[in-house]
Amino acid sequence: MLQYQEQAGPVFRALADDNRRAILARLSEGPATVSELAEPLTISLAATVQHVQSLERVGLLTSDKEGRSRTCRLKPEGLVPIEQWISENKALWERRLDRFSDALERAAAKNVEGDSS
Amino acid sequence: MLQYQEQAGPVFRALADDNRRAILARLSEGPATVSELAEPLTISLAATVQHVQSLERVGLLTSDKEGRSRTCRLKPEGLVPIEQWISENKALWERRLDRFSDALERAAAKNVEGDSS
DNA sequence: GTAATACTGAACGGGTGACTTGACTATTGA
DNA sequence: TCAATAGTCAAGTCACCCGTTCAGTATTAC
Repeated sequence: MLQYQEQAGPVFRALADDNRRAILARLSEGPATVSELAEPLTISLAATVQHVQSLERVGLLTSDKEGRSRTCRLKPEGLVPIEQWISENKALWERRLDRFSDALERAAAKNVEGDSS
Repeated sequence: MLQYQEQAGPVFRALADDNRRAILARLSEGPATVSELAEPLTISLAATVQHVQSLERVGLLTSDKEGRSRTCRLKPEGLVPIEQWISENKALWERRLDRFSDALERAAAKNVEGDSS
């Protein structure tokens, strides 16, 4: 149930690129062909194909050829690895902050060997 | 409220690296010095410093010098940009899937302009 | 003071990722 | 059939990222 997290790295990397996030944003309005995805971007069609392929590799979209064009669709499950990573970590991080600021906590640890003020 | 999303790219990029995620994981157990962060990693101390700096640039941790060592702490707010991006997109993506499969939807769109075969 | 520790900065090298161009295939429309 | 469309593949370029080493600074220990 947690092992999806192992794939978080590649998904984070895929989402780090502006054009790829733009492609996903466009697809959130509905399926689109590669040409339609490329149209608003400032890059070539070939470059767009490469982005589509990399998004497909990490599971963020699927595509299939219909005639001479390829239709792409979002794959929401692709977000699972990073959702898990975030929820897992956020919980841990905030638990730490809840029992006082880390700064105080650390200072306290130092003063243990000393004594109280 | 949503403008944090503009910083999602750099945060995604920061989280794409294994060593940087390892550093954050270590920090989720409590503050640590740069040396302590470097210890379990297979890279040099200098490389670790660079990772710490890049994590600090995107707001995922803070650090301050105490004597000759630098203590690092998590900064949970750093996750906000990508949390927003994810929640925003996940909602859109699934809304699409809810009202029928995208494939059917697309087929329907085609038949509107064309008419029946 | 001297030496060890803990970083910091700069310079450099290898590898990868993003993009281009150009040649090619498959499909579709006239 | 011919031409345009839509995508794919293969190089190749360029920049950036990750890591290194080495020299330098500041702090701490002896």
